[in-house]
Amino acid sequence: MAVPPSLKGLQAFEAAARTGSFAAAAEELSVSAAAVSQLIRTVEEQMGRKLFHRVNRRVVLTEAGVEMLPRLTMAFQEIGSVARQLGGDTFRPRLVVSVPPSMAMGWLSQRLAGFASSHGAVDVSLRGDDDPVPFDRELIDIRLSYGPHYREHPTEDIVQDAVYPVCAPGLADTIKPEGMASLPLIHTGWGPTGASFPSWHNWFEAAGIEPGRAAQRGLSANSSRAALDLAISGLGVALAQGIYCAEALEDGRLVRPLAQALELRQPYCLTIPERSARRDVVAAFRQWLIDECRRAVNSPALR
Amino acid sequence: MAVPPSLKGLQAFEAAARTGSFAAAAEELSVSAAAVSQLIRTVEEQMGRKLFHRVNRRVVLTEAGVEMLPRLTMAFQEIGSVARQLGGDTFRPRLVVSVPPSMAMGWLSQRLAGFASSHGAVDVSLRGDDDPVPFDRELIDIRLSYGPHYREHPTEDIVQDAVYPVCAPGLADTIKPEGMASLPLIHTGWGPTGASFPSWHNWFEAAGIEPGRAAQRGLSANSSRAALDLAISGLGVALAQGIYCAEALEDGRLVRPLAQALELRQPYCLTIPERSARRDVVAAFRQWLIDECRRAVNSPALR
DNA sequence: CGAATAGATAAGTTCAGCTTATCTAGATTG
DNA sequence: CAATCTAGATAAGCTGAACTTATCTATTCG
Repeated sequence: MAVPPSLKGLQAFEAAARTGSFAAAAEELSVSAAAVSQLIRTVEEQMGRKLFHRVNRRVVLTEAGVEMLPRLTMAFQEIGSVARQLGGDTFRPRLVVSVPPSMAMGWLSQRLAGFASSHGAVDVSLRGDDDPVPFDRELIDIRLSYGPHYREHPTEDIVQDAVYPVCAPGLADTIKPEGMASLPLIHTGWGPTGASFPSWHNWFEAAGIEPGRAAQRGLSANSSRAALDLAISGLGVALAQGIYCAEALEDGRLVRPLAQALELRQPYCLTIPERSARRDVVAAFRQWLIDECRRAVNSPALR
Repeated sequence: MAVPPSLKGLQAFEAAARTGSFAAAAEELSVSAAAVSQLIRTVEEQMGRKLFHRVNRRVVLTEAGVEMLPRLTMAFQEIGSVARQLGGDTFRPRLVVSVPPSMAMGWLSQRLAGFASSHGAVDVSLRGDDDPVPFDRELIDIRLSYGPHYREHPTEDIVQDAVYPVCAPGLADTIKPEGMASLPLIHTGWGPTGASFPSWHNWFEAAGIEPGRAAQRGLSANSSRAALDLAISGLGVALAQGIYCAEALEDGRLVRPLAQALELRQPYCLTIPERSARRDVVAAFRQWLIDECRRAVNSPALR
């Protein structure tokens, strides 16, 4: 590339390639067809490479052209979207929040209304993702995960949680400490990330109870959230993270039949890439999220 | 936005915001500082919104400015990357291939050399992702998954696979059909997607054998790949997909102690978004991948 | 307190990008 | 099959967005 191509030239190429016609591109860009033709010719000269085959009165993308089209389309769409947001008379900041799927489903989505009402005028996009999330390819502003991944971005420990046996109040009456073995246990199949989350087996070990066959038997759920729902429905005893079950314990939908808890091996961590760190919305959300997490984990119901 | 902002103006803003100084941006864009100052002023007028606070002889981003910066940086980086690729004297197409993690680790990465050598000059980026992959946010050219997700993109069934009990040759000698219950089974914990993959329990059912407690016991692995490695090491009998174990069966590292197979409920599927479909590299890779998959699944060793 | 620096502004220049007009050649149609 | 239409290429010239230089201001810094 002797000289970098002009942005307008690339834009004209993108429009022409996408619509399949110089005339349509000219219409879209509000210029004459001749202008599009010249811009594209100039880009081709600058790049030293044809982007269209001129076949009679049609144009067909060359291989190089067809390769570049999707990437340019995405880039110009993004720029257009930025311009539209910036030009709107009411400017709403956007915030992309990524959390583990089980947290996106229940816990956080319920609380999000609270943030929205106290910090109005923010478009929050909540994503449930497993680690690792692609900070380099996507503009994620803030990521909550279990354990510190992402050494390359500023990461802070938020709070240390534990898991607690929980069940519906009705079921609790029938339990004696030694009687665990006779109760239906709810097993949680943690996602790919959660290899180090404790299982019932670990809990029995910590409690000093011989699990026998009980630690194997029972229902199982493929997410923390689903396990909690099963427990609330009275189908068994789940081993739930404090952050998830605190609310249900407070309002009595769940009780703790046994006091023995088991610390998680890792704290919850918050990662904010440098590029997002100085945004006001991000700072506000960070503080709000930390407070919410600590409040839930330090709930009196978990003491 | 009375009038859409000029691309050059946005580019000047991006450079100035990123570098933190108009002078540095001017340097980067090879223009005078005055030019940058004017371009940015024009954008601000067009948008009806300040992007920088002018504080003495410094500039500081406004909230609107800081919000927009990362998105513009990404977009212009992408455009720059396209221009560089286009301007290089040797043009190498790029291909982004997404497959389930277990396939990215072993099976496909081994074979990829074969594609590279027969279709030279292609930059293949191989990603291991769980479904769903974000076609709308990232430029994925081709996705191989188990079962049809992605109704919104053209998807084709490739081949119907099955799972087979496999183990190391040495271990096989000790097995009798009824003796399964006495052998160490290797359980595979499929990822979040794989809820419908068959388990040993399903296999026993299909084989008409009473599993007893055997279907519960044994080692477990959290990916097909890991389970296969355990089986090759002689640590037990794994239930492996044909596509993964065909090669090891052919060269004798594994054997099938029992003939009973179990069809998967879904075929492997290939999804190619419309934007990528007409690219030559994508078409070539599609055909190659289909052939490789069918060849593996229809291996004589699996009959 | 100079000297240096970063940005704003004014005035003038230039060339990228635009228009209009004309040309070509396949497609369409009566 | 000629007449017409359409999509793009090209030429010539115009215009204004983008640029430069020069000057001004305010601040920082040695």
